[in-house]
Amino acid sequence: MSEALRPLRRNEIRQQNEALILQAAEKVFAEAGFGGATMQLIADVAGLPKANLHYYFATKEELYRKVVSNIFDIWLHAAQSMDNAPGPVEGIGAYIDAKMEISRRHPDGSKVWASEVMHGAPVIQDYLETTLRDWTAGRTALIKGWIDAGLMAPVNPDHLLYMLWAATQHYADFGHQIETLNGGPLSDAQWRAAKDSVKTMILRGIGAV
Amino acid sequence: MSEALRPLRRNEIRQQNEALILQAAEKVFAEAGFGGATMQLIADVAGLPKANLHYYFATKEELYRKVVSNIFDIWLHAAQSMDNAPGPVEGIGAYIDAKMEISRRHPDGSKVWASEVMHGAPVIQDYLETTLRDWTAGRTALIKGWIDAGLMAPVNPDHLLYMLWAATQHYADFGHQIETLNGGPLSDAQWRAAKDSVKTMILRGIGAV
DNA sequence: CTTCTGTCTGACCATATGGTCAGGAAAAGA
DNA sequence: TCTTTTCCTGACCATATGGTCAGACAGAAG
Repeated sequence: MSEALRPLRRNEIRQQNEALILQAAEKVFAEAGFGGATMQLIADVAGLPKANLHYYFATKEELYRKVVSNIFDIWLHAAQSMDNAPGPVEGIGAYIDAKMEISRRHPDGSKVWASEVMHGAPVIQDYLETTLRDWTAGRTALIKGWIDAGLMAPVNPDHLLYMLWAATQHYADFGHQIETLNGGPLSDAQWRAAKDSVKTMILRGIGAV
Repeated sequence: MSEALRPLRRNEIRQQNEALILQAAEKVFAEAGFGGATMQLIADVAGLPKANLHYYFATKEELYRKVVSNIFDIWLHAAQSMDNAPGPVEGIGAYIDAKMEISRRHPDGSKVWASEVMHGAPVIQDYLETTLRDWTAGRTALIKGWIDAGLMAPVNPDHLLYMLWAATQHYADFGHQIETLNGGPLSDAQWRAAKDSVKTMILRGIGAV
């Protein structure tokens, strides 16, 4: 008890409150969109006074920017699973696994990302034009190499990437629709089945050996 | 000239203005989300005074409801292309064609739909539980029939439907991201390539003969 | 022409929202 | 202990938003 009430160090306080706010913000932004989200609601979810939010994040847009940025980092990190793979079965298989896991563990983040892109990416346009573009170029080259090596069918690499993103993120972005049709949240077994289905269909779809 | 200025009949006026408002609303809702859209902006896009919007649609939510409902109708109509097909190659091929065409012609509608579902479907939950659920049940039965007839591999029908929705709607919902990576809007040829890629990968992915 | 009904809109209102700020509390440093 | 720095927050403000309404306007009906 006395331990729990121990006064926090300065940097602990800052770190803890920022994390609390970012977590609440991700949830609220995912549920209501940028325009529909209110600082008051984020404050309520975080359990802090609204003015305290503005102490850590000057504006709503700055807070939103940080939320989107965090998601982008997770997203890019998972993308590395595709590298250093001997072929498409391992590389794309691992990528699908990683992306499906993100859809399951960070559905709110995926929704915020989707919302941002759908609304014309007003905040992260520069990321799209630099980091994402570069990453995409590298991956299409990788896929082309696999095709030339006869490890998979000659599919268009760009459209393959789009399909990977679409199929995996769908389980987060449209999770509510899926849960409604399923009559409830997906069980562990159902998540495995989802992952297997996506992997099987896509790997067979690209003729990976 | 005199023809253009001919006074409009009552029902013509109503029909024309409602269409004008719905068109503007779809665009604004797609770009800003429900919360971010303002009646004033919709009015400006429609070229009408704000008060006139409230004459035809009592509340913002009623207008939004009508927009989403319209999209749902288009969506369901295209779904019929799957029926009366001798097998998955024709049925699913036609369905992909139809959905890709909707993504190209009605990207705003698709975005509004996606936004609505992502935010927990507050307006169309009943549609999900009735119409969509029934339609899905019918289509999974159809797919199972094709599997039993040996026309395609034994994939999970639900996850196949999710993949179809995800892959096709991605070109509308994430159109901005695709255009950024592509360095501009997709050309006619690129749209054909997209359609072909999706169709080829999925049909091969489900082992359709 | 007169009446009636549907169309239109500028002006207005209550409320909610993002953001500010002065001043208090508390930890860190000297 | 005293000073400084950081943290915290109730109260406040300017603005924007959804929605209302009285009254003008114009086809339709007789």
